[in-house]
Amino acid sequence: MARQTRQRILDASLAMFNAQGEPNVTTNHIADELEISPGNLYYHFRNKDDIIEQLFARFEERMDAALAAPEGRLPGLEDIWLQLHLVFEAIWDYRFLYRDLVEILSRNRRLRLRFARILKRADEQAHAVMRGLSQGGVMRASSAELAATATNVLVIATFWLNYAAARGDKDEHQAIRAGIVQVMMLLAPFLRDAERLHLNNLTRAYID
Amino acid sequence: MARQTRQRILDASLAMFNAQGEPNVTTNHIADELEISPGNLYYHFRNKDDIIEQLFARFEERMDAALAAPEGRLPGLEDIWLQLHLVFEAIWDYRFLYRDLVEILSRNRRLRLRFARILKRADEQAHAVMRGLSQGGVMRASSAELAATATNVLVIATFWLNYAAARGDKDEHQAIRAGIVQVMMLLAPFLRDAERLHLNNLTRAYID
DNA sequence: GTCTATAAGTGGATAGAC
DNA sequence: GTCTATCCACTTATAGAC
Repeated sequence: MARQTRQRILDASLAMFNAQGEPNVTTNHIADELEISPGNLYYHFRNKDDIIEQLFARFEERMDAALAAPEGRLPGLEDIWLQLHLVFEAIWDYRFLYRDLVEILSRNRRLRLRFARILKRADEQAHAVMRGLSQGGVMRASSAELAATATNVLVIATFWLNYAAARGDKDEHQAIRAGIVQVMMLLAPFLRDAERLHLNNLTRAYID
Repeated sequence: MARQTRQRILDASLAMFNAQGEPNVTTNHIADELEISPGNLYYHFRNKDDIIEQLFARFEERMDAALAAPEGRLPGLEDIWLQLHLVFEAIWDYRFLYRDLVEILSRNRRLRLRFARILKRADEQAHAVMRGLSQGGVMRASSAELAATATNVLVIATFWLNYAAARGDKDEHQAIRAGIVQVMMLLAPFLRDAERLHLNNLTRAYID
């Protein structure tokens, strides 16, 4: 049963952090929600930060999987679409991390380093995908443009949900699709005419 | 002297919020820093949120000024450069708002509406500038691309400092220049060859 | 493993004297 | 306008019984 309670705490914490924001959820709230005592919670975790670290480890796994280069062949536009889905859904499932990213990272040196590592991997993957598109003759960009675009892809992916919230978007699930479109549109102007037009039409259909 | 103390509280709050993050600065900390009593602070402000609202009003003025269309003539690339400076410096001076944007907005309906208004103005201004470039023949983009790019400009500008912090950048001042470059590079692929090349070279010089 | 009880501290906020 | 004193609510975290 030890394992069970531990997992239940992690699951409830994740749900409550995502719903109410990590700063607004105390260890007591979590214990209340699960109808266990605060003492019990502290038997399983040293403190709130310990819970966050365990959730981060789960998230890290998800991201590492999503960022893995999918195949041996050159990636096409459809592969990117799929990979962006995996990334945005991982972010969505652990969106509390992103909502208060700077605050959470400022409190914990280990998480800071691990998050920087994820960003580094994402940057490399973005570069690899765009190099693939270039080699496939689908995309054309200077090396400075490619590097800048990779960075912009990361920023949009990282903060899109926050932007949607700040803008006051109602339908949060719709925000994921809109975010993917935004990232794709970063690539649009570098594409060959046929693909560029195709993307312009596709995105319109995707949002409605 | 009333006015003096009130202003001193606002100034100290801004400095401390920016340095330590708004959630980590209490009304007691502010009073301590100014060597006044907590009671005195509460004579001048109803509560912490009241202080934040007053600071937001200052920020709003700065942004409104920065987002004003500068002249009667069509804007060129240099105008954009200047305007981005004004915007990024306003954000820098009130960066505590952006560090915990979602959390701060979630607590205060009025700020939520006012921030959404700023975003709307920024979006309109981004559109106007890019329309100017298009009319001047410097830029070429479909209407879907233009809209997507305007949105991406806003996201990068809004969250660039957070991204720099998450990435672990040391020199925060340098981050402003890098942010401006990132936004400019969003426009690069839409530019006429001459300007596009010019920008590629310019940005390299700007970062070093 | 889980609970009860509680210590120790923090933050927001107010009353009333000066 | 400003200070002292203080209250209340809440949070983290631990000790010790079961």
